[in-house]
Amino acid sequence: MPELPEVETIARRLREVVKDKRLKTIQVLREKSFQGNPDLLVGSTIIDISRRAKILNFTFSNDLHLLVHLKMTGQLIFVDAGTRVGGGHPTDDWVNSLPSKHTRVVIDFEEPGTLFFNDLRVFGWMKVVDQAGVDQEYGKYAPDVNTTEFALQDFQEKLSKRSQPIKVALMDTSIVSGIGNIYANDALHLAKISPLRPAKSLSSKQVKAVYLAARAVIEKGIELGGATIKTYRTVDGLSGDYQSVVRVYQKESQPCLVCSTPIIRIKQAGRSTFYCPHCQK
DNA sequence: CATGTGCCCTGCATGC
DNA sequence: TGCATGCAGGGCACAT
Repeated sequence: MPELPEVETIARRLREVVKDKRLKTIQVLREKSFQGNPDLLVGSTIIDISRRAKILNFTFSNDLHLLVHLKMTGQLIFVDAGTRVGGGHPTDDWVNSLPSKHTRVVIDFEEPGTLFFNDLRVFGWMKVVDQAGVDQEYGKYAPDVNTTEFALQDFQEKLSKRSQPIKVALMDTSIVSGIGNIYANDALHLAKISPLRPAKSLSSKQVKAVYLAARAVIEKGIELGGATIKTYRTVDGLSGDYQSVVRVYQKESQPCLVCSTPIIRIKQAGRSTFYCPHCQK
């Protein structure tokens, strides 16, 4: 579910509440959700929380790392005396008592508080790795869209070799990381480029427009604490506000914000694509 | 190497 | 009500 802005938001929120806490117990309720030996973290203290692509990285005082990928339906919720902080896929588990039937891993700290990893579809994972493991995991991904390492020239070069639709290329983590379905759709609308265009068919000016638009929508997402799509309630400490400014994602038949033409929905690479047939060429 | 498809899982909304 | 289908913010293995 979460894309870069959502994961970044979770990293920032959790940093405030679990940094310097010492792990007391860790329960793995679903084997598939956890790789490695969880007991290696017991007694160790979280000294930092960071993010790369859509992966969260809890750094422990014993130089081990707990990496977390939330995939489509993962959530991380820290609970302490009634207050909840975190985020991820919005479900009733945001407000229901935890653990729930979707809770896969429970982490208790010596200090007050518990961190729940919930994941309805069980696509997500946690894994314990050393620094080499972190490097290996990060090495699978092209630069993050919101960094200087994501260079326009490299982007252009990669796109020039791709005949696949630009929308699909934008979501390819070997080209750029952090852009999922919400922001890929919105970036192309902002750039006024049709998602159907073969990547290699874009002019250099159009590539630049897509590049800048991708960075812009991701930045906006981070600024607003990510998107909480399809939720009927706002939960402090868990939801975000990008959905209030979303351009086309899940807006089939609704008027384009620019020209009022109804937004069209198609399917590309098995995922829904939304775009304005008038504005995006 | 680039591209397309299926698949990992569970739950919800929709339609018959 | 039951049942089938399609869809869900990700990414991998695999075939071609």
